[in-house]
Amino acid sequence: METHDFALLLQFLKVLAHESRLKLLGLLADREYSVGELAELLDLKEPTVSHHLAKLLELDLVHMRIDGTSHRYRLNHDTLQKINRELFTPEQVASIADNVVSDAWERKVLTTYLIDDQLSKIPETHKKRDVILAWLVSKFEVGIHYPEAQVNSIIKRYHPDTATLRRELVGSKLMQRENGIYWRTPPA
Amino acid sequence: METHDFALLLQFLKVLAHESRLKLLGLLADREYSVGELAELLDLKEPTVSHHLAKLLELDLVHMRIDGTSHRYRLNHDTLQKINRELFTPEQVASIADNVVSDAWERKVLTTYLIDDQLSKIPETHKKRDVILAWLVSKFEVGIHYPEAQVNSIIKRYHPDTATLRRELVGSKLMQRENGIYWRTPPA
DNA sequence: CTTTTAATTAGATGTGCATCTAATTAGATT
DNA sequence: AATCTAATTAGATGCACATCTAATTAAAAG
Repeated sequence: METHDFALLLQFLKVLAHESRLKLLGLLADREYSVGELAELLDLKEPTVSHHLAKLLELDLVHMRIDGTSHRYRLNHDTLQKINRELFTPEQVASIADNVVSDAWERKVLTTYLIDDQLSKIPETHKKRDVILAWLVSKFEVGIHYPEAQVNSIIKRYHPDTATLRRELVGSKLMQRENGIYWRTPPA
Repeated sequence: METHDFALLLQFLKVLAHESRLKLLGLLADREYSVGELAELLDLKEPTVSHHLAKLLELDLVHMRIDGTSHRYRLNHDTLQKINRELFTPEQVASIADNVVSDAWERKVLTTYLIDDQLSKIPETHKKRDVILAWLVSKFEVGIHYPEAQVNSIIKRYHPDTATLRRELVGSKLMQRENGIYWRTPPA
């Protein structure tokens, strides 16, 4: 698990913060079980257990092995140990705060410069301009090729200076251009 | 946090497995905040933040200090550290499995001896009998005083041998008796 | 190749809980 | 006392998701 990855941390917590899944974790820590055996032990139907196991599998918390018509699951101890080591370390916790504060700051920039979904003025500072550009690029779809005229027309909905904003979108690498055709850089 | 306390572990996970509360935790780790400040940073209304803070407070994850009309919250680092140390230790995880397995065993005993909500026969072994008695005592309310005749009449709904079962309920300390009046021992 | 066993996927249902607005409490200020 | 500020509590709404039944897939065994 990466530090600074709030979403992943949250996903781990959500997956584990459930009675049935926590019980599954406990059982599978000890030994291998089939879906049917687990359903029996947890007093649940097989589809329900399958559903939970899929979530655990997604995070690599368990491992599955096919044996005939039976699927046998066991805990991935390494992953659990890793979580346990990296969960709620001071760095993790501090990085959460950083994210929240910077999100709030970006929100404030947006409400300052956007009046009624109109860009009132292009910010001077690089940092604020980046926030506005990130907002602007969201008006374009990923995977679509836009001719320059259409780029201008979309930008014009929000601000008259299409030339500057179009150039900035490319300069900030949020969009790319080739032969007068523009497309959005896919988000990492 | 006690080992073997599945419910408490689950409660911690549930409280932390939520975007807003995890963000609160991150912020409060750094310094003190008022409810209004937090609402601003999280882009939530104050009642919502209050609601989340109450849950964190309940688990002693945060501390609150009144300052005029303002309530100032901060993280309780000790509690978080304790969680981090005790969460998902091999012992914790193993104890979950034990609980699940013994729950399943008790369920099996119940379905074996109960046919159509009728006790088919009183188990011989102590362990099984305890399971049945725990089930039977649940037919009585905590805090109510039952005369012997009523105890018998309730037991008779499930099995004819009221004398034995009534004696066993008292012997197992699940119920208490004084002057021919019976009452249920409150659950720990 | 048909049937049986075991699991997963699809789709429907219901419940828990996050969030909001409105009303209330409590302390501070005039 | 009356007003103002900050927070909590009450009550309503809506969404996320756990669970179920039914249908489907896949492998094993007859």
